[in-house]
Amino acid sequence: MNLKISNTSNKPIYEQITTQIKNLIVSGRLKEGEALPSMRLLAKELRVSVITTKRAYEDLEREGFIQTLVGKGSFVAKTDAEKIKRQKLHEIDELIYKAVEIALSSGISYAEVSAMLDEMFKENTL
Amino acid sequence: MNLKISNTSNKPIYEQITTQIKNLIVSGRLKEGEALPSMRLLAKELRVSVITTKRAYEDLEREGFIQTLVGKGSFVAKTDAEKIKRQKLHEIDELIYKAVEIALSSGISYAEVSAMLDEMFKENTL
DNA sequence: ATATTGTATATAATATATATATACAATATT
DNA sequence: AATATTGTATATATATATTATATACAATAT
Repeated sequence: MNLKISNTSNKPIYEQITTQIKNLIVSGRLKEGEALPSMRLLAKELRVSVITTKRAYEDLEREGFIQTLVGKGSFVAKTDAEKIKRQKLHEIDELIYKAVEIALSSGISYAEVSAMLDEMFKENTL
Repeated sequence: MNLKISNTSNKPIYEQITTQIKNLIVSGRLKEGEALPSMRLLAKELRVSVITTKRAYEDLEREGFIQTLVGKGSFVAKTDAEKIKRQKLHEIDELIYKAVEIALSSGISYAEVSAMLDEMFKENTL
C-alpha cells in the first residue's frame, strides 16, 4: 500500500493513515470495490498495532469512504468521491462564510484574511 | 454580584463566570470603569478557589472586557477597537483553521479554498 | 503597619487522546 | 471438520490537556 508514517509528526498515526487513503480514493488511485490491505497486513507493514489500523478504517467507514466486512476485508465504497468532495467543499464554504462575515463586520480586509489562509496552509502541509 | 454556578453543568466554572460577566457588560448592566468584585470576594461568594476566579478574570482581560490592577481590583474596560479587532482575528483564525483541516484531510487544494475565499469577498463587498 | 488587592509556584484530580496486547468471533479456504 | 484469514471486543498503558486547588509571594491602598 506504501503509506508513509512519520513518528515525529504531530499528527496521530491513525490520522496519517486516513488522510493518505482518502487522498488515494479521491484522486482515483484506489477505485470503487477495490480491496484495501487487511487491518492486520497494514498494521504489520507499518509496524503498528491492529487497533490503530482499525481506528483508521473505522473513521474511513464512518465518513463513507470504505466498507468493512468481517472475514472478508475492507473495500472502497461505492459512494463516489465527487459526492464526498462536494460535501467537504460545502463544510469549508460555511466556515469561510462565517469568517468573511466577521471580517466584513469588523473592518478586517481581504488581504488580512487571505494571508491567514496562506499561512495556515504552509504550516499544515509541512 | 449574583452569578449562578452549576456544578452539574458540563461547562467549567471559570467559563460560567466569564460568560455571565460578558453578558452583564455587553448588556450594559456593568458599565465602563465600574468595579468588579475582587477575585477573593467573588471566590468566597461562589465558594470556589481564587485561582478559578483569577482564571475567569484573566480570560476576560485577554478578551478586552476588563482591566485588572494589582492592589486595586478589576474594572470594566473602555471598549478598545484594537483589542476587539484582535479578538475578531482570532475567531477568524479558528474558522480558517477548521476549513484548512477539512481541506487537507480530503484532498482539496489550497487553490480551491483560496478561490472560495476570493469569491466570498467579491460577492459580499458588492 | 496592616489589610486588601492581584500573582506565582507547585500540585492534584480528572478527562481525553493515542496506542497497545490479547483474547474472541465471523468468514473463507483447505 | 480443521485451519487460516478476516474483523471485533475488552482491558490496559501512557501521555497530554483540562480544570481546580492550596499556599506562599508581591503590589497597592488605607
